[in-house]
Amino acid sequence: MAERFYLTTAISYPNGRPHIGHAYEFIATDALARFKRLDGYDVMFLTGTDEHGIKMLQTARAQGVSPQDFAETNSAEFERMAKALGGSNDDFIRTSEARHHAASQAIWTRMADAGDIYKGSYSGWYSVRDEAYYGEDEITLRDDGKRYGPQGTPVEWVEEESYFFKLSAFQDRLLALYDDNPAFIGPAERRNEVVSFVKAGLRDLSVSRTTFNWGIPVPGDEKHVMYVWVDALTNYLTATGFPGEGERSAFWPADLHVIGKDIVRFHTVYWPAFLMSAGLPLPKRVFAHGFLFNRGEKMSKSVGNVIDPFALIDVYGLDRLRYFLLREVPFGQDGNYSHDAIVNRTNSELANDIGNLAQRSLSMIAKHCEAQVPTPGAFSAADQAVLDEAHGLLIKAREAVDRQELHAVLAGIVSLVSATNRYFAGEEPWALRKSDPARMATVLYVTAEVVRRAAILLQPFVPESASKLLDILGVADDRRSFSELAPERALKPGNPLPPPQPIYPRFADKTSEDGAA
RNA sequence: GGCGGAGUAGCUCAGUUGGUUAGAGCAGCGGAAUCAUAAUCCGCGUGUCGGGGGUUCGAGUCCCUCCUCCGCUACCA
Repeated sequence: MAERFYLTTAISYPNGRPHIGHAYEFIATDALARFKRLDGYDVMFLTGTDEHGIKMLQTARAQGVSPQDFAETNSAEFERMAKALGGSNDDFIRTSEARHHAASQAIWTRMADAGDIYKGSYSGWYSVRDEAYYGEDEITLRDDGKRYGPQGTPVEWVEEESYFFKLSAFQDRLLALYDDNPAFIGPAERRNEVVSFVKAGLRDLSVSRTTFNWGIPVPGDEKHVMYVWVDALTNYLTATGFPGEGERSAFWPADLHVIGKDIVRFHTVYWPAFLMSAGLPLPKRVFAHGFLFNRGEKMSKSVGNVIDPFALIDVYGLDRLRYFLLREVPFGQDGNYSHDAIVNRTNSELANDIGNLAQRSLSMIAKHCEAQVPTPGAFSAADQAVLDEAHGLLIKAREAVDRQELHAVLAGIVSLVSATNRYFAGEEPWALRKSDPARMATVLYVTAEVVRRAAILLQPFVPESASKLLDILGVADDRRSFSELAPERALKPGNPLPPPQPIYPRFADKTSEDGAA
């Protein structure tokens, strides 16, 4: 029975349209999920939307619709984005769903039964926009007679009864967790920040509100709704069927939560504390990615805003976009994107390196080897070297994926393809065609076999085009998992091959010739 | 303010425990080749390795100091 692997994105707050940040996190997590599936794991990949809270309520009101309808409409956009991005998620959770209410109330009850929730009161200057309370000294009174918080957002005096979670009681257990499980937080820089935050001491956490009702009622005290993090974080549990027992129960604890670096604290401090209190197993790892910045360059002539993920797919195509995001930015660090960077990266590596290597070898095979996989002779040292490099890639890729270093996997593939282009040019099969046809067949065989292995490894990142690449290599649908990377599963001489066709065309930039203002 | 990280070729970055003429990719220049998607291959860098000081036979790599940038966090008026 296959080992299980459960991974999640953070759930998105749908009070606006999805943007490139949402797309980035989703694409990366999707690539990880696909990699694990191809590597033989029984994978569950979850994404969704976090629909409660006062901001949703206020935005809905401003638009004159009910929060339910507003959430429905906007969540649908996120789900549409997931599909447009080629998402392989096994579920799409919405926190307004009944199953999630049940799960949230169940974990709340467990935390309350454990004695970690108590009633108190909360008062102070509250900024709706920041979703935060500020101290008296952080507030400034401006000429307009209104008070503003340190972020320059308006604040109002709020005083309410609230339930608190005894976060302060978990300091030692959390520090022990980080200590015993160095891989719990990645990348390492984030881990250090969390540890120093927890070491500085923890305050109890306000976990309910009475000032609005767009949320999940607190069990036994329904004038309260759960506030933000108990509700939001619990989604990961909900999707496994919690609190019931079902087919998916065994997926908990999650193997990996992929999140943005802005919500590290909630996932690595609050969340494990909640779970400890509720007596539930903890996720294995939380990985925080960085942010993407637009260098302010014009993305296209029609400008519009190509930062809309749907528009980016329109302009560049899905796989080009996926490839760029996963290859250009070391996952975990901040990065930049621009039209030039996307075109440059994908033309250079997808079109010139990978696409062209496939085309130059397969078109020779089509013309000179009767459109079937050529029969190789004994391998020379040069043949063996590229084959070995291809073979060694899977192990390196696995190690990189376990650290979420997706860019490193792609760098390895590109490096292999580069070496193979050098090999191809050095062997000169076009010259061998007359001088030594048998040797030509060997060189073409080796090259096609390297392309096959590269294509199999490319699948998680560029699923659609990698699949086409495997099509023109005559690789059957059921021969595309990572177990097929073993040397004994190599291309079979004599196998018929379809006519080759370019898989990765260069991106033709129309911007300049249109000469827009 | 405290803690942490970073400042290396035009751009993005690698540089193990200090040791031969500091590297890669991209961009640029020159050449070869012509199987291929004007793609490929080969060659080409006098870079104050942020500034200054120090340790050492020898420092991008260690110590001190200063400057700049970033992250986390605290606080002040």
